[in-house]
Amino acid sequence: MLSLCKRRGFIYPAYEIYGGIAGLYDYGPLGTALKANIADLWRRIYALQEGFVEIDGDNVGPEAIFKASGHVDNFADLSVTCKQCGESYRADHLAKGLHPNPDSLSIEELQKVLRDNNVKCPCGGEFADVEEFNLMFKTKIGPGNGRTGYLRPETAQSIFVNYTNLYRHCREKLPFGCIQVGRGFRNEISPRQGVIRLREFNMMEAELFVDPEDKSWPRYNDVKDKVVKLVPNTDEKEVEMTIGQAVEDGIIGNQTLGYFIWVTYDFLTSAGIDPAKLRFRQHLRTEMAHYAADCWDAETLISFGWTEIVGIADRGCWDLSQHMKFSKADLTAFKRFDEPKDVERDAIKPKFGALGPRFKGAAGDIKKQLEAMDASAVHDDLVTVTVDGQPVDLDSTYYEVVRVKEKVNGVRVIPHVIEPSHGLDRILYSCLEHAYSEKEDGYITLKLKPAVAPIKVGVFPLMAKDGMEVVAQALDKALREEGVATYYDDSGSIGRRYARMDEAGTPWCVTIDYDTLEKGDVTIRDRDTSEQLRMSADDVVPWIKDQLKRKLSC
RNA sequence: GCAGGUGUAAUCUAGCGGUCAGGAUUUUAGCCUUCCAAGCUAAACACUCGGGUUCGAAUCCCGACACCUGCACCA
Repeated sequence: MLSLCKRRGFIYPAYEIYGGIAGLYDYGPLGTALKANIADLWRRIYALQEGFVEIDGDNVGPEAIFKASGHVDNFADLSVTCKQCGESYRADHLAKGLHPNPDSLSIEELQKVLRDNNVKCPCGGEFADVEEFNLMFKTKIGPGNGRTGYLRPETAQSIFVNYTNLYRHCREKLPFGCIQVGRGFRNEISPRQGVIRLREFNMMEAELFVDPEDKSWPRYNDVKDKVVKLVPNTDEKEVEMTIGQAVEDGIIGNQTLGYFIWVTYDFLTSAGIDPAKLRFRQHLRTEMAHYAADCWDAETLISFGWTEIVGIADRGCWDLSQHMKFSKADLTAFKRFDEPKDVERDAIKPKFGALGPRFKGAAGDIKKQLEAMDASAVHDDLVTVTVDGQPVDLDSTYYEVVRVKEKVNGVRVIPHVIEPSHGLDRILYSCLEHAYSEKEDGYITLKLKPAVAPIKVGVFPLMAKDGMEVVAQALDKALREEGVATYYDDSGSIGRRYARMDEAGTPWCVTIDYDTLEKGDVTIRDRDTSEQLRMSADDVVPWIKDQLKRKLSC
């Protein structure tokens, strides 16, 4: 498989002439086209069918956003490995009790603490040196001691930090969605398995911002009878059931998750993933990220076993809350009531006659604080406000409780995020494996779906003489003018040319023969059946275009 | 990162201390050829890298890098 990838120009190991680097691969000419076609198919579904907007964020970002997202802390552990049994331990955990505050120590200090106390592995073996396991690539932004920056480990954060802009762009209504195709970077400790675990990888992520109290989805009814293979975390057994049934039984958390499980199924199978080798596995409670309410992975069966290629997570309000906390920006949505409500409440009204003389300039701020409260904040006649960072208790000389009638038009909520996140490299590789077909005599055909195939049509004159090559070149040009990727070939025997196109995954080959010169018709050969269709040369362009058309499923 | 294995052209491989590193596939040019890797003629392309041992290293030794298999790691 990997030899075909290299031979035919799908995937090359990166920097090969310098010895190569593990976890980095380059896409060759066909691989690049295949990747672009898969991404394009994905956009057709998410942008055209679902109507989501798309952005393109930066790869490098300041430390603050990865502090907020949790990646700085979760991705950077100091650890040691036992030389004897190979077990790894968090170095700061081993230093507990030997130092008052082990997680504040640098690598060298921690090393010294462990050495001085002769800390050994439970198996009795010696530990190797303390190492930093930081899965993010660190860099400096700007010259000199510029700000610390990181290459993003996932693309999602670019969408979250743009939430306010996107919320306005999408006319301040929930639900809305934003997609992004881009790169993520993780300095994996030991990448293996070819393009399955990469240090630099391509992701296609969608972030859907939904009402926390209403996770229904407008077109849910269109998909609720669709059947998918699920592996729920309750008994970890494969079951086939409809989306509707799974949502009703509470196996899938909500309608939106269910809807996008189907959208994912539809996308993956359209891209060429074999439905028989595709399932959706629910994360175990222990496996789930701390913020996730529910999470389903699309897994395909490839030579490395069942492999996660898409994760569909209900991330709750975690991301936006974190960024609100760290950035102080307001990342909420305004939920307008159908009818404005008249609400009566006991409000706290400041008495400026007393506040002003005592607090001077701070009185304005206190007013704001008091207005944000209501009578329930009063305990024993006292209400607590913050002045210059210090809590101050105010008695009723400074305020009065009054009954007010207010018209409330809605409430502000932090939207919940549902995230279908796709590993583009893994999807591409799965498509290649599922398309790969080898006959007993070693004849290889890549049965890529026409939609994603790098080359759509091979154009051949039966022989490069008697004017056949002229007609073929004209047809080739006509196809390219319509945006169809072609490959013109007049070398060697016709069989060799077919074989070449079969290995490249080209779905159709058009051949110009002597009959074409007389009657104007050509043959179109189908890659998978090698059957030939005869049609007028003029019909080729519309026929191919019709074959490539994709209907929206919802 | 640890342990073991492997590294010869674009691909698959022969050679395992001693002529110019051999073959097959592929690719290119030409001839031939009326639809599925046909044939003929020519050509292009390799010992992963760096040290060492030796009169002489693709071959033996050491190190680096990459790949494979386990272990560990994998928001």
